[in-house]
Amino acid sequence: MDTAFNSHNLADLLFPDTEDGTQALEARFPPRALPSGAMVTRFAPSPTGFLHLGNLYGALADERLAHRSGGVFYLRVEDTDEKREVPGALEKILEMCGEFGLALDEGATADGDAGVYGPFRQRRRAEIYHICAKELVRKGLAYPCFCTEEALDEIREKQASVKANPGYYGAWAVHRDMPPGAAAELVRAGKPYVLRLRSPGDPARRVKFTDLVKGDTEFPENDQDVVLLKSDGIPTYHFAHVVDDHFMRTTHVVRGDEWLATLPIHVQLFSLMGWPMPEYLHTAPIMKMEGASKRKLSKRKDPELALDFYRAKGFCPAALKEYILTLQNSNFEEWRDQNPAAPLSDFPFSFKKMNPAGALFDMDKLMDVAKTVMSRQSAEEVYGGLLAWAEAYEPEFALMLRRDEGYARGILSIGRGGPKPRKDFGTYSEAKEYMAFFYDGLFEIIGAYPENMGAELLKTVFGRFAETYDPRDDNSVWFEKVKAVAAGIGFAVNMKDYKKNPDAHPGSVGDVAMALRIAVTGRAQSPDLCEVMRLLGEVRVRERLNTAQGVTHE
RNA sequence: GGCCCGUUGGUCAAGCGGUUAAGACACCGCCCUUUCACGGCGGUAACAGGAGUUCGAUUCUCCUACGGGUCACCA
Repeated sequence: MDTAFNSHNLADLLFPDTEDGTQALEARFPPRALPSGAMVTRFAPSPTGFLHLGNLYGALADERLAHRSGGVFYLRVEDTDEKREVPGALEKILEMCGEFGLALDEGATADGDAGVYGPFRQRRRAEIYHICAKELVRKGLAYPCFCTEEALDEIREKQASVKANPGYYGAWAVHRDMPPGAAAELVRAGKPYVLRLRSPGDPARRVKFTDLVKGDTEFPENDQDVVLLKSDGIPTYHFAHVVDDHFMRTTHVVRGDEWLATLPIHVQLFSLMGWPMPEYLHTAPIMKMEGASKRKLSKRKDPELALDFYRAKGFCPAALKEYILTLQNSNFEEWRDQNPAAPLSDFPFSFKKMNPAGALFDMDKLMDVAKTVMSRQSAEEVYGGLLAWAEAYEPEFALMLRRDEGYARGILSIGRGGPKPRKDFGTYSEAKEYMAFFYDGLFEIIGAYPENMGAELLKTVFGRFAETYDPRDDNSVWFEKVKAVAAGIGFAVNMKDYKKNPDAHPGSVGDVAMALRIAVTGRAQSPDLCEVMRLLGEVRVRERLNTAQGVTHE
């Protein structure tokens, strides 16, 4: 064995074609020329094809932080785990950014990269990681570890039996103290290895740290010899994170707080590389109630974690965005209340208002937000969104919409535009339900006629109304006619009088209106009946009144 | 189990040593109304527990309980 063989030699053996030193990288990726206070953030999803609320949550914060500060928001694809990669995932990620208006300044694109701080796909950055890894090996801060999976299992078992902390560290790290010459022999023999950090940390020492969301915190130093490069030469998250966010010059890292536990590793890595650390925002997960306890929304168990779930239901992106904003910045609702028409980008988003504790996902609240958002949109806007949704999920309904676009827009215009717009639906699927009775193919009676009106009486009411009905009537003339029908069957014409003394009459004009509503719309809830009839048109109204005369009750 | 984070009404949450402890969603009632919504008004409902510090703790400290996260050649 060559005892003169040192860490420099080992570095050369491990990375024969890799340049020495990181100076060239520093020059290639210089600090960004940005005004002070500008934040550089990134959206860094794994291309697994599954975009979820957590992704959106983080990306939204990233984008707001960057753009409100005049900084840069970029996309980095964390594709270091080849096994989990799903084809087409990047396209879905890009699609999501577009859908939610998350404007990317640079990063991975469908066919390459935009921006000089790339490549933005981690697997294409192998050379960069290797330069940094080689540097660590030269300094004796990293070493090859030849342990097999079984060997690692054995160590873990042993540790469990003596109640030691699990992991690869200190005396447990069998290859940590192997002389470079011995390691070189194994490498030359073709033995597979991973590159591990030779951690100088001591858990007895503590590291202080300030997280922008969690606040001040303190934890033991890392002493784990974590894997830096996997046996295929691709980095683990920890190493890639540190290298990438340094050379991409990220200033603020937004990520889920499941990463908090590994922060000591990152702190150590930055320090060993001699790099300044970015600021961190560890965000709390979105929770769900299960039985009596909360738990993090899970990919496997909870369909409502997936963004596709909301798309299928027909939530418009703006609604989801506003709901997440209410979770992220508690003053958002108040702001929205005072600025109902302002664009979302005007909201003074701040990480200072982010809650360190996990929020329970509240579908009721989302629905309320969605209704409000939709009620404030123009009929044109709703139509566009609805049609796009229907094309994807309800093709037959899309056909109906297309057959007479003016009709569809007219339906969506009812009760819209005023100071108090109706809030009948929050999603496109609800919109479909809401609009269904306007289309003969979807019309059905699902509401109940007033109980105080028998079949004969209903028949009379429909008959009499049909006699005087004129589609050209304006609202007040129309209502006078309804009143006349009510009076003719001895029902109270004035609601106030009726309420004061309900026993004086068998029913009221309200009952008559309800009967007409059921006959014409099939349901107990609908917008203004006169307007509905006008839109439906004389033929349909008469047809439905006729039908109702035959089959009223039951 | 170790380490870390968290705990104000059913839910999201203001609060940052002295408040009648905001507001929103949900729920209930009333009003408006041709119905249903919308809207308006009102109501039920909370500082996890215990010690300390203090003239005074929701707010500061410690302990306990509970909840969550994490301990991979996954991110």
